[in-house]
Amino acid sequence: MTAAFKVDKETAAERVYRSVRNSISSGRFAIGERLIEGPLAEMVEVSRTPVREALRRLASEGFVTLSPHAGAIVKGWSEREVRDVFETRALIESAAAGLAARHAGPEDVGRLTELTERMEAAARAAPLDVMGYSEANRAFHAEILRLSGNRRMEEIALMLMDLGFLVRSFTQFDPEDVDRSLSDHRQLVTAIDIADERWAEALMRSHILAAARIFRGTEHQLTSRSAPKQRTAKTSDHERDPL
Amino acid sequence: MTAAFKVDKETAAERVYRSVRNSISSGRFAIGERLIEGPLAEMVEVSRTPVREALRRLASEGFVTLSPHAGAIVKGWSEREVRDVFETRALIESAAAGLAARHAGPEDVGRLTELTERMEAAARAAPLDVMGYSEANRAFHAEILRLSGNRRMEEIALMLMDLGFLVRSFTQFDPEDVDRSLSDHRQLVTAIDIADERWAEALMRSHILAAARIFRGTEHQLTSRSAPKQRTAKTSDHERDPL
DNA sequence: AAGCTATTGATTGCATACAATAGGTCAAGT
DNA sequence: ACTTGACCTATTGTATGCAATCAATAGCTT
Repeated sequence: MTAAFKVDKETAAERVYRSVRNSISSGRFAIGERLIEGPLAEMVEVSRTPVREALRRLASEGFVTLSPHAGAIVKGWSEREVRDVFETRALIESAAAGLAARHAGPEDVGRLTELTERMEAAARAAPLDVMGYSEANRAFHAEILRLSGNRRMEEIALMLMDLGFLVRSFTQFDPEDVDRSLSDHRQLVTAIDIADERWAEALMRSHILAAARIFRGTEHQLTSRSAPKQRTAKTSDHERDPL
Repeated sequence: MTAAFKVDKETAAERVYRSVRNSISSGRFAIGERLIEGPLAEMVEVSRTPVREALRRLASEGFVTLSPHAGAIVKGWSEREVRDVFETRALIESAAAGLAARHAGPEDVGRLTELTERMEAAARAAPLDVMGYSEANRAFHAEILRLSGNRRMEEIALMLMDLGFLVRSFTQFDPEDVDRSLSDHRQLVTAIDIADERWAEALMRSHILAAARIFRGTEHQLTSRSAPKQRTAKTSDHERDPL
């Protein structure tokens, strides 16, 4: 009824997934907002079934929380959760950078260089081309993860990068933040090129923790009002400290 | 019709999920086997809908692979994938052990000690009490992850531990493997007790990599016959080397 | 005989109808 | 006024039927 021609090829659930995911990332769905299957379904003009499927997937990837008979609400991020994500990224991606330095060949270094150039181009734009910068940045990190040769690490780190609140962090970048970020990436390429594993590791760790610091500075009204998942935690809710 | 009394409380999809998951872990569903919604549904006596939901979830957790119109097959593990998992565990759990050493209090050390005792008890059984040992071992690692204070790391590492092929590794333990494993755990408790972060880290890393070595020795007819996911990988499929 | 095409069967994807549950509202009693 | 309890509605969970898709196979053409 809706689509006269069927060049679709992609399943309806997939479309709904991407649609809702975008609406969440772009903030069109607010943080504590409840996502009700019925309205969503007619909004995208499919039945509730694929919508349910999409919501389950979004829940498994951490975009919504989903409780048995209550439905889905857009997940917020406490300061602590954000910190956990950045520290986990720092751990995995620094290891990956070290492995990449061990494995990378000239053509790999070429690809990385090209990506840094794309980032520099996006940075030269009058107001920072946030999307362009963000995408090139993601591609750069993804390439290093790929070069690590450990697909499991790659998959996990990509998931952490795609959580959505990261994109917004770039909107908060000062010019000097951009400079530092670009410098980090250039140095990383060098470290990988000369196969200095320890340097690559340390650079990646400090690069990510610096980003965490910037992000942390910005007030993120990300904190959801829904009670954060209860935890047995008899142990002290100890104060956190960096890796 | 099936259940006269409804003390259920848990959704049907959940039951199906657990049921299928167990059948996979216990090997009752063979490695390349196709899981067809219809038969599964009448096997568990529910409709296809919750079965679909369970299969999607199992796919997201890596127990089955799921292609658009083809359905689900229980996933096999190549030698490489197993290696990737163990190395990722080594990375995350060693970091967690270091953090645990920093954070743990006396009561935490008490809990860990208790768990090592449970493992020793299971090890004393005439033929190793595999389930008991395995569960205590999991609880021990889970406790250390919890003590790390990073819930994201905790969640990821738990997921990697629960992939199912790990349980079988214990069935291959020699007496001396058990001894070494027990010794590792005892030393870890000590390292955490005296807050020696570097020692705890190193112990955990070697502990997990040793387990990987044992597992690797056993022929795992885990390799699925279905073609492993294609990968663009222009880069050399470089030989792997440990972290 | 080899290769291509059409058809059929099995299975997944989607839609819709129905059942069960949770949360809120209103009324009655204390 | 405040609590309590039964209903009532909105929403999720499940069942079932139909459409779309893929794979295998048989038949036709060359």
